[in-house]
Amino acid sequence: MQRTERLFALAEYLRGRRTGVTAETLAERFGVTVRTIYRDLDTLRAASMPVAAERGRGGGYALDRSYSLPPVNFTAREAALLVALGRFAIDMRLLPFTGTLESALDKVRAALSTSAQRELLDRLKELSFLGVPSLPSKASVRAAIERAWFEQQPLRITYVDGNFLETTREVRIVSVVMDRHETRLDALDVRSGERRHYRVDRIVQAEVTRAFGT
Amino acid sequence: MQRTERLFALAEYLRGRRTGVTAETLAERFGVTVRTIYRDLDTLRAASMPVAAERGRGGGYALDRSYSLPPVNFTAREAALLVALGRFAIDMRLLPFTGTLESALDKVRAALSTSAQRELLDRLKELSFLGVPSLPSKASVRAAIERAWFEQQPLRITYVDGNFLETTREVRIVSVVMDRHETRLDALDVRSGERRHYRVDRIVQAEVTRAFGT
DNA sequence: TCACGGGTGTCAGCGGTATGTCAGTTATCA
DNA sequence: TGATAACTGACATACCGCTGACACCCGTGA
Repeated sequence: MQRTERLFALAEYLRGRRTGVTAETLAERFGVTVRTIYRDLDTLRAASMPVAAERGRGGGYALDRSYSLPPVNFTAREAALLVALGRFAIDMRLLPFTGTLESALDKVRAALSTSAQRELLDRLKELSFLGVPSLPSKASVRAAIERAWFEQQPLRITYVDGNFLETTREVRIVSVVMDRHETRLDALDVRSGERRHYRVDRIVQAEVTRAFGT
Repeated sequence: MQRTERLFALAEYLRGRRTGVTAETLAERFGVTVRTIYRDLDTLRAASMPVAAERGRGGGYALDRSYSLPPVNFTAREAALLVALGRFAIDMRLLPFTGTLESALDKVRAALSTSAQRELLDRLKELSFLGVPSLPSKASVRAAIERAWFEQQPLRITYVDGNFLETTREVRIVSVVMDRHETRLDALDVRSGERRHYRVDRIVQAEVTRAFGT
């Protein structure tokens, strides 16, 4: 497909540049009109590619440097399989990090948009996963854990133990353990140094301390 | 016969190409009109050959396997999560389609490893999944199932039932059911029309019949 | 000889996708 | 303020898969 090729080349081209490029330049470079370039850039943005635009004199397009993973191009099957697996993981609460996973799946799904591939997404419904879902936990708690884990920041949690005693403590996550029925934090208590497991479903509140990046 | 000869040549031609071909091009290539090409492609599809079509400008025909999508641009976190999830699915034998999944993960991992956030790959080891793996099955069987499922082709399986009786039959896969400990094929026996489940770990041999696509 | 059916060509039309054209609007900077 | 450049919407056009209808050719068998 001619267009897909150009999209990929466009992504590569933007990625390889440090300075901004005008749509005019891109149009000449790829042999299409400016309007098409705008549409292409819209498509890339729809696929969550971080293209930034500067208006006015000296402006142009550039990729946001902080998200500089090279683009991945899947085959339709690979993409479809990832969507199926991800959906399963979310349904079964396999991963506590549903937010990030969901956004990743959205991107993959967006790439699978043309007519021939919609049928493939339908066929995925024939892939059934069975199994016992893990215990539910609060979305806000999961989001905080996700951030703390990725950014390696301490976390303040309010925890209810087996005797229904509610305590608040600050911990550092050592690892996240996903078992069949529950997800646990293997964590170090900042104050006492004690290391133990905390069941995520028993954490009633969590917030990242030292909130740097929003 | 002239027609069947062309049919096989057509299949061969499509297989050898990576980019799409328009019916117009195929018509010139084989010295027939476009209408005949459409009829031929219908015939190939009826024989379960995975020919995919893209409409509109820049469209054309291609085989399913060589289908490429618009680029997907993950953040490092998303990529890391997908890799972790995929590795888990493979380890736990969650999906029988390890071939396709593995190649998808390779692409994600490759994108991640060229980025500044490569260390995320190491940190993934702190994400532990626990659980009882499902019963093992032969890689060759899984590969055949994967192909049969994606291409919707019949499958000839040699199956060992609960009484250690070995039978060979041809089935059409209706759906694939992934349960906790086992993966089953929900399939229709081509000859008898009987519908039942087959445990993948009990299939000792499997091959795709009507092998157009290899 | 004639009827029949499979394979093919011709044509018209439908629907979907990508691109171009054009006329604007908005934001930024010298 | 004027130049620059990102954006938007509307419309036209070319491209392309897909379907149905009909006519034609040709081999086969009654």
